[in-house]
Amino acid sequence: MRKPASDPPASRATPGRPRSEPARRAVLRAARALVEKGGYAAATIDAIAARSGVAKTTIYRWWPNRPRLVVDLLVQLAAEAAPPPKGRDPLRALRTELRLGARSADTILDRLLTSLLGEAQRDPEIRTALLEGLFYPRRVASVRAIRLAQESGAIRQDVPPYVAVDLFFGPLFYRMFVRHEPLTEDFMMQVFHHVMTGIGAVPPPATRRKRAR
Amino acid sequence: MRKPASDPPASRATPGRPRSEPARRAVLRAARALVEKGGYAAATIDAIAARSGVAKTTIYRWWPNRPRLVVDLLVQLAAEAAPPPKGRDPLRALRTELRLGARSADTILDRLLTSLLGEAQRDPEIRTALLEGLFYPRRVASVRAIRLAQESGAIRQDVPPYVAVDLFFGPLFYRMFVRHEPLTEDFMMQVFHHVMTGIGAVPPPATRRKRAR
DNA sequence: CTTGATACGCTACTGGCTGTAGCGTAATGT
DNA sequence: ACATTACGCTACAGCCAGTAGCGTATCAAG
Repeated sequence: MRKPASDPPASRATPGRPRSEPARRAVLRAARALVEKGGYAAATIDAIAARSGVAKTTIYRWWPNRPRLVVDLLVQLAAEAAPPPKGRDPLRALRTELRLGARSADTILDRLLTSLLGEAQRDPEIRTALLEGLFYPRRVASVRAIRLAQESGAIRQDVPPYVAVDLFFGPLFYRMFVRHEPLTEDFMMQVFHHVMTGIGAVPPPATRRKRAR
Repeated sequence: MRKPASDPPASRATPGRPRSEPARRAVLRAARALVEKGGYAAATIDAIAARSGVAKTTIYRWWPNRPRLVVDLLVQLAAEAAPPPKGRDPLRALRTELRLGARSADTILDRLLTSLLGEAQRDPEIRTALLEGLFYPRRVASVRAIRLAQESGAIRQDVPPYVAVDLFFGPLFYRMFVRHEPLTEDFMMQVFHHVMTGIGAVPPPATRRKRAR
């Protein structure tokens, strides 16, 4: 284990045979295909090795264990499914992120995430990998959006940004993990509306939103 | 497998040796001790058998597989840690349930729940067992509380009760599962407050009827 | 072009776990 | 006594994670 698998063209002063970046990519590609078919349980190291043509031992040279590999895969999938929203309007960015989150419900993505959260109970390193690779970056962006909205007066100043973020995203992840009710875009729009009523600027005199049902 | 392990004093017209209820309890007791020490991963069937003195084969006569056993344990633990709140004031009941939820953060309880949600991705029966044994009953109670609050005018009528429940509990479970930020009672009280502002009766300064108390 | 260092692929293996088979024994009703 | 079912025990098959050991490949430096 040299680096946690992140920089393709980097260190050059290393002696010996260089590491095969194609092999690493082949592994992730194989893992992805397996996960799409049979979920986390199907992405066995043996199966990945067989499908990718990369030897098991080589896989373990890149990742310390199976869950860590899948975390990398998940981060990659998440970046594709819901890239960090752009735009100058922070509330609009939040809304679209919530919408995209709902759209990835019932996907390999949320199944995988839930499986990995389970693994994280066993191995703290999995948890920190998930937090640092997935949750923290997005939360930082969301907090920034909240702060902007507070400066513009759209959200009240007395709400801690991190609390606000959890108000928005809590219902999303709750339904994503437990799947007790369908996680639809419509639901997330209702959440957005009610949370905004709760923490938004003082009175809500017909906020140009159609009624929630 | 006769019954899913639920009714101690029932069927009497069964021939043959009766099932040993003490054995079943010993299994759950041993599983509990193991889980408290090493989490879900430590509650191996072999370990449970060794500790309880009950044979593996007997354990599998009571439960179809390991996760199902642990679900039963979890339901039992949850009933102890956070019994269904009593009281005539529905909002107060909701508040205390949120508070109790926060109190069981960083416990075997939430660790176990998260692990089982992970297993549920692999086996749909685990998921339904969790939903029916844990989530649905509590959600039904919460929805009833919401409805009462709506009838008394404390919560607006146009908010679907199931959405309201997820607004309250989403942030709780989000922090419980992901553990990205500490899940404190203070946090949950903030959540309660802001959600109530969002879906509660129109604020006092507004024109709506405001009854004297 | 040799040497040292490292990555890769292969085979084989250990260790742990789930869940089951087969058998003898215990407890109940008829 | 007899049928019926549960229990405990031992053993086992099957699956999987992760590792060891070895030969081969690929780089930099001398």
